[in-house]
Amino acid sequence: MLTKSSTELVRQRNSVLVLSVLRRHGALAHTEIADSTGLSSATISAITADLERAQIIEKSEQQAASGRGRPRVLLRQRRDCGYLIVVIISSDAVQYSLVDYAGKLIDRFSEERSHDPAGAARFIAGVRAGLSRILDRSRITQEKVLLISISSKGLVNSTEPVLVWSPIFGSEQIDFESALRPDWQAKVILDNETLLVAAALGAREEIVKGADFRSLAALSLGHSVGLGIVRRGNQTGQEISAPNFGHMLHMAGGGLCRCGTRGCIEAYAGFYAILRSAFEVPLDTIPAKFVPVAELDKIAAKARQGHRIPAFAFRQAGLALGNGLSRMLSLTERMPIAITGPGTRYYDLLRQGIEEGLSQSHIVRMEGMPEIRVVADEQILVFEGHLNRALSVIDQDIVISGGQSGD
Amino acid sequence: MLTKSSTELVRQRNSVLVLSVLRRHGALAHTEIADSTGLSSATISAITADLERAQIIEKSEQQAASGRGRPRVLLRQRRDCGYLIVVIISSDAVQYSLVDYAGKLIDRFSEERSHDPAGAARFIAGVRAGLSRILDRSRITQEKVLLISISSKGLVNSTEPVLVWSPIFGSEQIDFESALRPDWQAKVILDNETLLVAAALGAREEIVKGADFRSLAALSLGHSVGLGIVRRGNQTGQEISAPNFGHMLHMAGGGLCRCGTRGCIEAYAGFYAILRSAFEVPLDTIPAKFVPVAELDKIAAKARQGHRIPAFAFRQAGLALGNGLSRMLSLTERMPIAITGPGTRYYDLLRQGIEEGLSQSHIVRMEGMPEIRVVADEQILVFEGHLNRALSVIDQDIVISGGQSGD
DNA sequence: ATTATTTTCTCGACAGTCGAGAAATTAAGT
DNA sequence: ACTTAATTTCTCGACTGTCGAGAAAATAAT
Repeated sequence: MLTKSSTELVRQRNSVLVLSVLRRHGALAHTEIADSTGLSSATISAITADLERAQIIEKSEQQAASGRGRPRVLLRQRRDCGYLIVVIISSDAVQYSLVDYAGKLIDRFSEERSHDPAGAARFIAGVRAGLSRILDRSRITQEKVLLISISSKGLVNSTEPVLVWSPIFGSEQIDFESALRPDWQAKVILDNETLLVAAALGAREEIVKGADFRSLAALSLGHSVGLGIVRRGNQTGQEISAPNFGHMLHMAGGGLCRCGTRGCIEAYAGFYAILRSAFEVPLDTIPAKFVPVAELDKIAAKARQGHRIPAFAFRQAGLALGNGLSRMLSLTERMPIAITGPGTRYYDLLRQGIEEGLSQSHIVRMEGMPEIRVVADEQILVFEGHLNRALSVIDQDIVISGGQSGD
Repeated sequence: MLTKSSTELVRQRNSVLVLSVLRRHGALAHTEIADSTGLSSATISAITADLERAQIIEKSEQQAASGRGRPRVLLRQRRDCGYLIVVIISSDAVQYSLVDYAGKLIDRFSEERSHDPAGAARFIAGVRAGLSRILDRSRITQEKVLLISISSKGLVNSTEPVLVWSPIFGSEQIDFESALRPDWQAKVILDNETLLVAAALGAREEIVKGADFRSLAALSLGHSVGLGIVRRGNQTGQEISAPNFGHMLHMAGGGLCRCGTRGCIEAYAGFYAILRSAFEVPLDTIPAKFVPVAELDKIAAKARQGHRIPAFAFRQAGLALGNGLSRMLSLTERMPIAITGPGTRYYDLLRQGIEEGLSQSHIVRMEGMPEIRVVADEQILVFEGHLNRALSVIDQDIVISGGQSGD
C-alpha cells in the first residue's frame, strides 16, 4: 500500500540521513556532510541547526586547522542525547550493556542464567532486575533510556518483541513488551542472535563493496543452529530475516530433536546431536539439554586421529547443514555463507559434509558452490549488530519525535 | 543505503499514488481521489492538472448528476497514453496480449511452441516475430509500447530480464533484454509465472483484508512445480519472490529429475514423476520430456478406485510437496498456501501426503497447519499478475519521465 | 428567481531544497 | 603590517510542493 508524501517527510528523511552518515563516519564538518549525503550546503545548515537546537548533535572543538581557509567545525552526536541498553541472552548467561547515543560502551556485566527449567517467569524477573541494576549503576535517569535491544537464539515474532520459541524455554513464549512496559517507557525490540550477526556482516560488506553487495547468510553453529539472511532491499536499506533454520526439516522421520520433532537439522548438527551419533546412541533418544564443549573436543580429537565413528558423526552434521543450506539457497538466491559460533572449531571436520550436502542440489550444480567463509568473534558481531540496528532505530524515533519537543 | 529526498520526489510519489488509486477504483472524481489518497483537495488539483497536461489522464463526460450540487467530473487514465504487451510462455504455446494503459485487452493470440529442443535461438526469433505481429495487427506505433512483460516457468534473474533456467531450455539462458533491444525501445521485464499468480492473489487478498494481510504462497502443480511468495513489505508495497522451489532438494540421492540432479521436489511431484512411480519405473530413469495429461488422468482414476501403486505415487508426490512447503515455511513464516495449476485436479489424491509432509516439521507442529486452498483459473491469475505489476511499473516510469516531456 | 448543496478551483501561508554569493577565518605572499 | 588567496560556513531569494480556507461554479429544491 502506497502512502502519501509531504515536505515534512522529506525533512525527516534527510535528517535521518544526516544522522546516519554522522554515525558511520564519526564527527564530520558541514561540507563533508554535504558531500556524503548529496544534499546542498544550505540544506545541511538548516538541518544541523534544527538538530542542534533539539540537542541531538553539537559542535565539537575544532581540531588543529589543517590548511588555510576558515577552519572546519565538526559536528557530532551528543552522547547524552539518549541511551541504549543491549541485552544478549545466551544459553548460560545474560549480558547487559549500557551504551550512549554515540555508540560508546558505558557499562557492562553478565549474570549467570539460572538453569532452572521451570523459570520463564523467574527469567523475566531476572531480566527486569538486571535492567534496573545497570540503570542504578549509572547516573542516568530512566527517561533517557530510549531503547532496550534484546537478542536471543530461537524464533522471534517479526512484529512484536515476543520470543516465540527458544532452545531453553521451548514453546513457553516470552513477551518482553508486556514484561517491561510497567517499568520502562523505552521502546523494546527483540531480534534473533544470528540475524544480528548477519546484519553486522552485511553492514561491513556494504562498506567494502558498496552497491555491489547483494546478499549474505550467517550460519551459527553451537548447541543449536541459527541462520540469518541479509539481502539488499529495493530502496530501503537492507532486508534481514532470521529463519527457523535449526528446526527446518532435514530428513522426514529422522533423529529426535530437542524440540520434540523428528528430523530437524539441529538433530544432526547441534552439539548434542554430534555427541549422540558419535556415541552411537539411538537417534530417538531424548537428547541432553546441554553438552560440555570439552566433551565434543574429545570426539573431534578422535575424529582427527582417523577414528571412523566420530568422523562420521561430524560428516553427518555437515551433510545436514549442507542440505539445509542448499534448500535455503534454492528459496532465495546464491549468496556467500559466513559460518560463526563455537562450532567453527570443528569446521575442518564438517567441511566435507557441508560441501557434499550443498552439491547435491540443483542450484549449486548449476550456479556453483557458494563462497563459504569462517568468521570468528561471534560475540563481537552480535553486539555490533545490536548497535547497528538499535542506533538507527533511535535515530529514526528521535527525528520523528524530536521535531515536536525541539525548540 | 539511504538516499536523499527532495520536494520533487514528493510530487512524484504522490502522482504515482493518484494513478494507483485511479487504477484500483476506475474513474474517480476529484473529491474521491482526495479521500482515498489522504491528500488535500488543492494538491489533487495541482497533480491532476499536471497529469492532464502530460496527457496521462483525461476528464470523462460527467455521468448523470446523482444529487444536487455541482456535478462531479470523473478523471480516468487515457487509454492511448501507452500500451503494454504481455507475453506468457507456457510449455506448449506462447500467448501474446496487447493491453492499453487502462488495462483493457485489445488483441490476443497464441502461437504454438515449436518443440524443437535445439531452439533457443529459434525461440527468440519466434518471440520477436510474435511481437511484431501483434504490433502490426494494431494501429499503434512502436514508441507507444512502453513495456513488454514476459513470464515463464523456471528461474529468472532478479535484476535483469534473463531466463536463467527453464524446463524447456534447461541452462541455456535467454536474455530478453539483449534479444529485444534491437527492435524495441520498450522496457522489458521478466517474471516467473507462479510469482505472478502469487502477486495476483496477494493483491486480491490485500483488497479484502487491507492491513491485516501478511503473506501468502502460491504453489503451481503441473509438468513442473512452481512457487511464488508474496509478503507485505515494511513500507514499500509488497515483497514478492519466486524461489527455485521445484528444484529444491527433497531427498539427497533421490529420484532423477529432468534437470539432471537427483532428489528435486519435481522428481517426485512433477507430472512425469508421478507417472514414473505409478509405472514402477526405476527412479533413475531419465524422465519423459512431456506427459499427456490424459495419461495422468488414467492413473488418477485407478488411484481413486483404490489401486495401491498409483495411489502411492500421488502420496509420494504429496509428501515431497508437503516437506518442501514445510521447509519454505521454516525459512519464512507461517502463511496460507494457494494451490493452482493443472495438478489441482488431483488434489484429492495429493492432499493426505501434503498434510503429512507438512506435519513432519517443527514449525507446523508448533504453529499449526497452514491454511491450504485450491484456486482454479491459473491462467487468469497469471494475466492478472502481469497487469498488476506491469501497469504499476508503467505508472512509475511515466511519472518520472512524463514530468520532463510534459509541457 | 432564489436558496441550499456539492464540487472544483484559486489564493496565500507555510515547509523544504537549492544555487549563488556574502561573511568569516586562516595561511601565504609581499 | 597589510594584502591576497583559499576554504568553510552562513544567508538570501527563487523554486517546488502541500495545505486550509474560501471563492467560484453548477445543479436541485423551494
